[in-house]
Amino acid sequence: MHNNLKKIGSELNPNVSVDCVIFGFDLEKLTVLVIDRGEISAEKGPRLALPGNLIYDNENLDQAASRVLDELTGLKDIYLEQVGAFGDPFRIHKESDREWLKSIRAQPDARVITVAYFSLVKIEDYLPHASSFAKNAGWAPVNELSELAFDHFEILQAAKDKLKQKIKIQPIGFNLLPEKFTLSQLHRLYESILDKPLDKRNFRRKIQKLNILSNLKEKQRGVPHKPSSLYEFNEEKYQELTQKGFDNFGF
Amino acid sequence: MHNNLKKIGSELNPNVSVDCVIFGFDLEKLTVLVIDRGEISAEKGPRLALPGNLIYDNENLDQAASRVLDELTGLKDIYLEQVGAFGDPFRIHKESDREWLKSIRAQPDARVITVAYFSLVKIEDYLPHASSFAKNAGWAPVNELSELAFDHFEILQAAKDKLKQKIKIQPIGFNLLPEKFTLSQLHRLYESILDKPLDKRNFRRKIQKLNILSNLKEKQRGVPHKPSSLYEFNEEKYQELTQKGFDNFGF
DNA sequence: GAGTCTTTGTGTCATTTATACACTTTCCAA
DNA sequence: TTGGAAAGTGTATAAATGACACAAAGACTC
Repeated sequence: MHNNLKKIGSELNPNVSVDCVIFGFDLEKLTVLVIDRGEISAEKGPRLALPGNLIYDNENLDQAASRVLDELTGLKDIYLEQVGAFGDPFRIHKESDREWLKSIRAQPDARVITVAYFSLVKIEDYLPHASSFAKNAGWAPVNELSELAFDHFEILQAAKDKLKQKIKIQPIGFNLLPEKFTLSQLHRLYESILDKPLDKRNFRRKIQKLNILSNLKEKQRGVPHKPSSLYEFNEEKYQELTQKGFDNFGF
Repeated sequence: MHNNLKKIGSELNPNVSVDCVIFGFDLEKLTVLVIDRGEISAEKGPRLALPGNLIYDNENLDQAASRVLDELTGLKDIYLEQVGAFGDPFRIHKESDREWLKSIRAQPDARVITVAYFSLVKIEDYLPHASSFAKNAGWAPVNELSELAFDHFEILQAAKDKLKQKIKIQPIGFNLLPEKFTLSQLHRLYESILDKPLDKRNFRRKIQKLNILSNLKEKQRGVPHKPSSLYEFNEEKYQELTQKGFDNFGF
């Protein structure tokens, strides 16, 4: 049947890349993993960029994004969702960006459409990994960034919007927290993502009603104030919920 | 500054295409504009496909989608929104699809990533246009399709989901209706998109409260039942609303 | 060990929103 | 004149939202 198929090599496709907006949460603020490109030679452009790379011809887009994420962080099976495609013809043609591309791409002038993804990782799980980029990667608070290389700032905005929208529909925030967490941490997480203050009591009421938290019989220790009890995310209840479908998780 | 830029030609980019899910509403059901590819030579695959084409190297993705839409329908300034990118390496390699590609593409075996868009048009505005495809284009009820060429059925699903989600947040449904419409038509439209029955009285109450409808002093004529009054979409109120932001349009 | 600091944890009331439900009106056509 | 068909309308109950303040627990220090 498929005798006419050309073999598909596993070469880099020079025209399509993926870029990853990897979100983390340091228990205070929403952060994103960025690459420091170091001093830029030409007139200085932004030093920071999102991790990303060209795709291989034998992988699909999700796989490419997983691969980039894995190469950078060593993490697998991470929550990952497509944000969309960005394809302005001049998106990679700022002078400062081209300098850098020349050092890492075979065809630095090719037109590249990029497909953006966002992923949610537990910051504690991230250990800088031995990829070419990883030594220069680090977490930056999302709201303190004001520029990024290429069109990456625009991509970041789109990813934030998508996350904001998505978290109103599904409790994916748990991917950003440690296994055991306090309600205050969860509360701060939601405030960071939605970028607005939420009433403490109303938040707690609403989240508890979802019934996806197990109250561990364990408390914080060593904190200079009343210790909080720790909670765990209850996978079973979550599965149950997503089966039935629910979309009223808004605040 | 940009002296190092290679000239960007306006040739077709063989690796990236756009596909359009063009929704219409025939006052009964949600429909989508599909191309009939005619008899397929090899073992018969689906005859129907979404309109789409390779992008040019000097246009961005939104422009490419507008162009495809314009070429097919002659319509400009149409509501258009990106659905996402689809890039499975084998997405265009079914035998029946390759036959057809050979007849329309210079490099029928190239790997092509496609970026999907959905658009909303007033069915009455659509007049088949003189493009190569247009003579074989027609409206098909969305829910009666069970297969499409390539991965187009998957794309259609994603577009429906996006529309469903979007219409809960913004009253974009007006793009699908004639200038003057009845509340029942609007009601049916929402039921079609959300794919579930909505209580008539509750629907009317909710939509009226939005305050974006002007009740024209005009009634339907010639219908064999109590004539409905006609409404018009009130652009000013809508602008006002979108300024303030609202996201509670769900049903 | 008393006092201070910091964060946790909790309840109620008023308002708004959601849901369920049935009958009369108007026009056309036979 | 009657029958058919869709338009148009109100209310009562339940659920969700939003606003708001103070006591309790542990750590630290003096």
